Amino acid sequence: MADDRSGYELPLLLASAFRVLVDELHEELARQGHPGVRPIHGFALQALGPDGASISELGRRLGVSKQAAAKTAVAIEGLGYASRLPHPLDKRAWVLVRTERGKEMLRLSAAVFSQLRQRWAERLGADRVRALEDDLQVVVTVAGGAKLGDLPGWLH
Amino acid sequence: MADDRSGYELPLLLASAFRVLVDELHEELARQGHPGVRPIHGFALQALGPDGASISELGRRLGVSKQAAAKTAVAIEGLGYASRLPHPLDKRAWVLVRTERGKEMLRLSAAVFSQLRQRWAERLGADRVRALEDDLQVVVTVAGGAKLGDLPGWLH
DNA sequence: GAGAATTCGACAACATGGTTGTCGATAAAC
DNA sequence: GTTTATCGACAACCATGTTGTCGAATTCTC
Repeated sequence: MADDRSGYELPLLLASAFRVLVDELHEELARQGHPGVRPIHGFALQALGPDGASISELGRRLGVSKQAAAKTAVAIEGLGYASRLPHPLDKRAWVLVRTERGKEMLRLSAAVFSQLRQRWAERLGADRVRALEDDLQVVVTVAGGAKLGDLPGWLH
Repeated sequence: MADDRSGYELPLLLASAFRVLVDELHEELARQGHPGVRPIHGFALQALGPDGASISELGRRLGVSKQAAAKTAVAIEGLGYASRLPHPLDKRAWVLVRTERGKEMLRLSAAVFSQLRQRWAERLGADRVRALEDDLQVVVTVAGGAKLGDLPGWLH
């Protein structure tokens, strides 16, 4: 078990572990009153930040075109997680801001992720989880930082 | 740095690390004579196994419809990584098998992944990489095994 | 200030990669 | 042997991204 593994396993393990976390998050969200959320929604909601952002700005933050961002905006508005306000200075633009329900969903997501991390710590040991995070942080940083560019694409 | 992290970081680190590995693999593949390969192609080629498989069987192994599998089959045939032979017993079906070039690409991929893993080991320590793999293996197994179901979907 | 260049977000057209449904041909089950 | 299931192709559709264009509004430059 601790012996040398094929190089193939590492990427599969990383992808599977990611899937596990995201799937468990969304199962729990669905259970707690947020059944329609897709990963991209939470991602976009986080990108809005506490102060909101214009559609174009959201697109830039997510690394997609403003047209794609506009569609995501419609989706999270429809679910009640964000709402569109007239921009106070720029009459062309909107400001997309988190609603109370949106903030609630982010809080819940954070809580669930913490819980899941806690479960990992109980099974693996808190030090091992920290080591895992630190090690991944190192290799990701060395490779030029988090490549979240088209993560949205993966997340549907 | 070793202090407690938010639960949010773990999934982002996993996804980023996966992206890093896959991107570096494909950069190297492109450099070594395989410029057109997409992650899904290697994945499908592996799914074929040494003995090949029918289109429908490939779809089942990849967790997609046979129509989607047929498209992938056309793609990897076009790139010269697989070829379609009449099924020896079933006149309805084809057997899709790896070509020499396909096998060569898989060998190269395995070599590159091993190299990348080696680089991680040099930076983090071989024991840490093994620990990382073992730990991920545990959490993935506990959660019901590798969820590669729609990994193909992510991989374009 | 006035005019030019840019940026906002909507709309249309298209690309890609998946889906389901149908179909003729062939196998397999009864 | 007749019925049922499976093979792979084709068509239609859906979802999610893209680029290009447009009118309106802002910002830059002189």
